[in-house]
Amino acid sequence: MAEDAKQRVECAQSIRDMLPDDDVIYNLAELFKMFGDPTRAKILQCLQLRDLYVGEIADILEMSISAVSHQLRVLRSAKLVKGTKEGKEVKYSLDDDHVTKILEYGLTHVNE
Amino acid sequence: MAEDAKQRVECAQSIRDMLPDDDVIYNLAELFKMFGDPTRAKILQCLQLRDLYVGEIADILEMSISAVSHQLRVLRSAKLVKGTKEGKEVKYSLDDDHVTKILEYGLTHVNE
DNA sequence: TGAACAGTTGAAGAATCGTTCAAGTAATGG
DNA sequence: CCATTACTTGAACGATTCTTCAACTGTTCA
Repeated sequence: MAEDAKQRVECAQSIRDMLPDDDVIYNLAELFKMFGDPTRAKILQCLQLRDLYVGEIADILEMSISAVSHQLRVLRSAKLVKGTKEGKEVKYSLDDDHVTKILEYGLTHVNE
Repeated sequence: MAEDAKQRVECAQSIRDMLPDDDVIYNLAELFKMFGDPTRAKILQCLQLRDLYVGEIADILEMSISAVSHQLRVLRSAKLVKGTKEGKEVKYSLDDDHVTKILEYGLTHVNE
């Protein structure tokens, strides 16, 4: 019946209105995507322990410097880490208070 | 010098030892990946408001039932939602207390 | 029984992702 | 200066992801 369809559409609309704006959800997804790759998750966990040079991170993760640098660029663009040039080395550090708490929360979940 | 290299390796090892096990990090990344797609993030937010049938979710998100069903399968396999058959419909609900809190935390971050 | 409805599933294609490799920049030290 | 070290960058690749489409399984009810 046409009435049913109309009501269904209205109901859907009212729930849609309660959701955050599309760009908020998009940003939210972008944020979580950063934690959604094992390499990036590891990099962030390393940086929780202490600030590190690119080469150090590569040593810890046993990955190429290039691969690490690419991921650091992604994390930088998400404003989760920042790099500071020190001579010919670049020291990376967390750029966001939330990182630790989000990771922590995820970890307690994973560990049941 | 060989000593330098040895010490660098040992230092990397000691930090690596402080990180969670690889499979924990892998699971952590898998969890965050679930929130890292806008469609899935929206589905989870809908289900925070109330339990919903597949068709209702499709109406709310203005997506095909098939696309929604595929994502529900992914969320189900991650144990974040569960589906209960009711006649010919299937009602989905959140299957995890952490979901709300993780999303909430991400949202407060995104909103500065 | 069989038509209509609700949802699942598999294959396919485009898009995105993560790593590697090779080439580049920038700072340091001989 | 030139070589070396530390890192960045761009192109290329294979792998994964998300949606669409078509075919399918159940369930209801006429």
